[in-house]
Amino acid sequence: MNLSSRQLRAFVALAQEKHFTKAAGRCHQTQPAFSALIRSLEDAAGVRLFDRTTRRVELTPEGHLFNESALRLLNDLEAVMGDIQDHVAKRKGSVAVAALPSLAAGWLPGIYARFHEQYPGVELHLHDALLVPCLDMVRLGSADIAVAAKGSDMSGLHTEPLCEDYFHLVCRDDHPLAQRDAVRLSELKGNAIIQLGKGSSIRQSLVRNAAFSSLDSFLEVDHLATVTGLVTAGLGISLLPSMTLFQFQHERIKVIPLAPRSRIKRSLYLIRRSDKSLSSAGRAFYELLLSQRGELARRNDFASAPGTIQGADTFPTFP
Amino acid sequence: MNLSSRQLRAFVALAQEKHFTKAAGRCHQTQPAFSALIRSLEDAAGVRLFDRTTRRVELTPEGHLFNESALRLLNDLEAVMGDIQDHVAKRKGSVAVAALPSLAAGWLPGIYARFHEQYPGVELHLHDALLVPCLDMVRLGSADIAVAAKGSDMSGLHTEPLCEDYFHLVCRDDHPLAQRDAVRLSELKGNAIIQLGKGSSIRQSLVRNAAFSSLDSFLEVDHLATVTGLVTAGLGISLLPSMTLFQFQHERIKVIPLAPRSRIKRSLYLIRRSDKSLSSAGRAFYELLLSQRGELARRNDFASAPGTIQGADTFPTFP
DNA sequence: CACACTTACGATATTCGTAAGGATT
DNA sequence: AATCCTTACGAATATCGTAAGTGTG
Repeated sequence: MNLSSRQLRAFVALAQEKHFTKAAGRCHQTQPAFSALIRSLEDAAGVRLFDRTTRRVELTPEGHLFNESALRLLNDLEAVMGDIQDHVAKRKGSVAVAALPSLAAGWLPGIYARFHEQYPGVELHLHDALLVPCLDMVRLGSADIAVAAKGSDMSGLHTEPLCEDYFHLVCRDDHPLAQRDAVRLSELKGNAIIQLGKGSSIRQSLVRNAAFSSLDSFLEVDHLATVTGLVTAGLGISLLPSMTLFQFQHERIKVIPLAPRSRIKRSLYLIRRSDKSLSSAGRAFYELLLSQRGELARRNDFASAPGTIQGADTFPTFP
Repeated sequence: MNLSSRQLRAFVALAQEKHFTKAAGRCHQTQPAFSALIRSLEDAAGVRLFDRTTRRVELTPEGHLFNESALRLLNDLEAVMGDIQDHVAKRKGSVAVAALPSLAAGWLPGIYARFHEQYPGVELHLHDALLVPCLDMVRLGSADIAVAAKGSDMSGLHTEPLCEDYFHLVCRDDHPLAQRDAVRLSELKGNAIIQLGKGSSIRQSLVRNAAFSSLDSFLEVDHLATVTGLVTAGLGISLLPSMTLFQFQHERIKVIPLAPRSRIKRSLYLIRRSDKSLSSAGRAFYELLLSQRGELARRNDFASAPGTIQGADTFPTFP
């Protein structure tokens, strides 16, 4: 047994209009086609639903019975379809992103603001987490997208290159190298290096670099804000990728790019599950992130020039 | 936008099986036809509802959303259709009959018992009322069928002859005519006639008869049971149609048919609204009543022979 | 290479709209 | 005579099943 929503709509129209020709018009059909539609519904039900006396159309007892439910069924159906369409049109939905702390604090808020402005109905979730938790969240489904580096195990995940994040020297203005335009890694020998914890993707990018491993590190902290404090206090220097530099806009702190030969970078990716497609809102967010790739590269260049570092405050903020 | 229940069923099947070929089999279709059905649903929704990776079928986020409602929608729809079919099959429903008091007490209970045995799910209502209220109830819709005589205004009502109800003399065993096989109306002259009230169809059938109007009536009562008492007390005689005679099975009361030349009858009809069709259960009841026409005629004959009057107790009674 | 979904395509069913028919007021 | 629903029928559309195509493990 089959039954179409058009039959339901035809029934409801006729039950209200009590007039085949008018109801047919409301359904954008000719009257005979409409008549056949009603008959097909009656055949499916196994009873006449309307008494037609050429001059008057009335519901039969079974028609009344059906009428009590038909409108509800139709509204239910249209509510469900409408809900889907709302999600497709991104008037509803939710996107959860897991991002490395540096990105969550620096770059993403602006993206969020832009996305929220365009799709105010979409709920947004932002989890800042270290690399491994980021990947785990995507794998478990508690995040749709991760913005992070690559981990050791990328199985089941789809990665798409986002940008390269170049490391810079961060030191106090009275440091011997503070006035340089660029420094080589070898020049840092003997300096106390302030490092991030082992879970950090920044730390992991650094240890993969042979030249760096020859340097001394004596301090290990968990958060970038702590690095700011330590450097300002003159306890040491640090090497940090450009995406973090917006946090170091302190008058006594200098940021100096590494010389081309000494360049260290970490590669950042958009990461999602390879076996699960994104929701409409998720896909939109993903593509918004991708569309920012070019701008991100420019942003990194600017970061190299002292005084023109762009931070979160250059983007509109959440209300 | 159109959407069929078959699409819903296909979706639900695929969401559960997660396998096109199996789900197609469950829907009694070939796999390509099933595939097209799913695609048509996705086109209607405007999104992919399933991720098909050749080796695994999974719901997309929008598919999950739809899945939460699809089963409910389908069950709702099938419940409504099932309800209709229950009514068509007379597993559910209700019939309200308005009948003259004599019929409501005498003949109908047996019909009700038979109907209830065959269709135990159908609710039955029986209103005993005088002629005019009977017709009014049908007109107003509070009764589906009336079993009654014709009233003065039959507009909007459809009538179908049911039976002729012949009048008999009812008197006490010591009445001069008590031992006769038949009596003529003229022989009743001078007797005190016990009458029913003006609203009664029995009274109305009598007053239309010229021969009767020449007789004296001095007592008017509302209920047949009262007539029994009055006749037994020797206060008078009465003329009553055969359908009422089951109430006069008293050892001192004699029932005597009128002679052919003096025959008075009232015609009884099945009455329903002419502009409104009956429900399935109502139609079944109506036809059960009609099918009893022949038996009713026989019943009237028996009633004429003293000692073989059939009353309600010859039919099965309600549990 | 075997399994599983998609595409291609001819055949069948449905549905549509126009035109004619029948019934009621 | 006018209105309104039904029937008739050829045309357009949709759906189906078979068979070939594609892609993945």
